[in-house]
Amino acid sequence: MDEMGEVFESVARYFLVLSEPARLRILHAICQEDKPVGAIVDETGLAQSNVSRHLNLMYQAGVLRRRKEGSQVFYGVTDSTLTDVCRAVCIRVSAELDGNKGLKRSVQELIQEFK
Amino acid sequence: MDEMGEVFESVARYFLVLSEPARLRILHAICQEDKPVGAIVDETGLAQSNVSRHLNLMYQAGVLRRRKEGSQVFYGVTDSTLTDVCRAVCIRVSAELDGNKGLKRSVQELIQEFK
DNA sequence: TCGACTCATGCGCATGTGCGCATATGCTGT
DNA sequence: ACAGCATATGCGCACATGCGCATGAGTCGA
Repeated sequence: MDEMGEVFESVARYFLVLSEPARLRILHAICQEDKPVGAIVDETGLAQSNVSRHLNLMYQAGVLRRRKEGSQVFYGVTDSTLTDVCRAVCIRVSAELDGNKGLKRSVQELIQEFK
Repeated sequence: MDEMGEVFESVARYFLVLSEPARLRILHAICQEDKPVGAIVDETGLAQSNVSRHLNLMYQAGVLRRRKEGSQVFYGVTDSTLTDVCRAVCIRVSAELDGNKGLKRSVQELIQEFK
């Protein structure tokens, strides 16, 4: 019966990947097309060391693919469930935050991008 | 442009709610019908103080409703997005964990229950 | 009013994790 | 071989969070 405990832990670990703003930024940057680390650093404004660590964490979690090309490493999203739930939660959050229309529109863009 | 930073933080906070096994246990216990704290404690096997804290956290996050009835307090899930993403991730995780058939079946049950 | 039950909360501890910083590793062209 | 760029990693710190334990606060019945 309490093999289900392990299931809960696996699911929790999955959500843990998505529970950091920095990782969401990164995912948003690469959910459309694979990109090398440097490009992700530029787009997100995060420090290179952190981007590298977050990417590795997500790769280990099995939601990213990694492809070496010369001296650079491209990362991309493999897990469609991931973008699905991101989109769903973005919609949910946008419903909560509509008092600010400008912000709401940016969320709408975000929703379209997460696919 | 970087009002989007706040959006990422909101989404991250949402996922943070789902990133703890204890909270997933609790959600699983009440996703079908509202229950008082005591019943949740019994079902989950968690300490009463922790259950109370987790419930309050989720209530503050806006995904649970609370209803006082005499000396007990009933909690229930209001957010359909929440159960949706839980189901989605359960399915995703079950695909990862199929080598153990017994465990996989328990996940299947879990998927049906999360709605 | 008093005791029993239900739930919430304050406190201290242990642990996990993100970050900045420096440095290591690896590839490329000269 | 060496310099230079791209990425990864070790280290230490600051901070957040879950838990156990004890206690507080609210409700109900005797």
